[in-house]
Amino acid sequence: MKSRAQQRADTRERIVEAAIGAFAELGFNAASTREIASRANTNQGLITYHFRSKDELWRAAADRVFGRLQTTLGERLARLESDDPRAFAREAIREYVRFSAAHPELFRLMVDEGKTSESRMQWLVDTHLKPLYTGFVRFGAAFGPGVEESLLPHAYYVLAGASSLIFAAAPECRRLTGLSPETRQAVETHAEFVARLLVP
Amino acid sequence: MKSRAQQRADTRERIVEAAIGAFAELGFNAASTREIASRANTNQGLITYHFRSKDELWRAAADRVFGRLQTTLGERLARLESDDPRAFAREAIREYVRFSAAHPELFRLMVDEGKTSESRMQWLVDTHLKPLYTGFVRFGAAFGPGVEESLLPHAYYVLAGASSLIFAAAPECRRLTGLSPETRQAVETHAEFVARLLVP
DNA sequence: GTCTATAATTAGATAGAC
DNA sequence: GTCTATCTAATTATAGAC
Repeated sequence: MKSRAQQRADTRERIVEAAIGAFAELGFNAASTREIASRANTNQGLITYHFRSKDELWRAAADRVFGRLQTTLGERLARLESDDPRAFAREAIREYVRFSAAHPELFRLMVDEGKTSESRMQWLVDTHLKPLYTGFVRFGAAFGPGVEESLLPHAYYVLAGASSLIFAAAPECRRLTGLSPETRQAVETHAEFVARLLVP
Repeated sequence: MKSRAQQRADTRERIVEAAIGAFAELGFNAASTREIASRANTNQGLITYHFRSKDELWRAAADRVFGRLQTTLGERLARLESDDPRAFAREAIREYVRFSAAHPELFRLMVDEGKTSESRMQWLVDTHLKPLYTGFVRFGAAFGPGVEESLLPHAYYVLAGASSLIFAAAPECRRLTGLSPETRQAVETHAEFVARLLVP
């Protein structure tokens, strides 16, 4: 016997998960609330009941995705121990690539919104990307005089693009090159490739 | 006095250019044919007259964008002369970055469609990406034993992502880092950064 | 060739029964 | 809390006047 509170949480959970998948696959506009409801095994009315609007549902989905990044990656990096700062940096990059492979939604969300100047992009930057970028900058500073400060934006987007594009465009990659990038081996190869590139 | 043929070509030209901009900014679904017609200073009816459907207009826009890549980049690379293959490769990469900066539509088109398994993605791969990738592979082979064959897909997506993301997400980059990536100086900095990274 | 009017779908949001 | 029915607005594609 489920309590109302539990039922509420369950349904919200299912809807948010379905929304993450639909938004990532189809983009914000093409992902209809009816499609999301169908994936969540409910009906469209419940979406506006639990979330006031499609925009609010989108923000809940983004919160979830970036929350995962923070906990998963933060945890893994905290567990890392290395005396050699270069070895540490390489493994940190590998972990980021692994996360990108497991969660291509994050990159898709970013490019889907990053091209516009609309409110969703602004919200995404202010609430989730700014903290992420600050962490990246601190991370870069830990290497001492390794990277010049003015190069940090370039380094950030190079890292993000190089790490994630192959997974975000997985169907295209499969058809174009024959390689399935989400394979365990392909992920590790890509992680090693990017890590060695950025920290030779 | 314009002939009908000229008028026809003119209108088609305006519509295709408007479509490129709208598809790149808004994505395929969010870019309505009315919005495109408005940007082209015509009406929606003319779009279905000149192009049978929105899909066909999209293909015409993609043809135009990839045509530009082929002519512009092909021309610039043909003009390059260098005895040192590494110096040649570096400058080739710089030219690709410059093109990505001037034409962020190309990358946006690719990620917009590359995530799905739909017909537009398949058409894009088969008609435009395959030739591009083949050129990249030949290019890589010119370096002799530099890059292993199994790494080529990884190298391709690393190059594409590292070169283009910062320009494709320009509004986000501005808000996040304060840097306007389409500045002449920022473009050159990025080109040098990526070129040195991939060919140290 | 151009443009307006309109048909047929589909979207997000709301109302009310249960 | 859930689900169905419905409202309003926007979409693509079509028809027909000029």
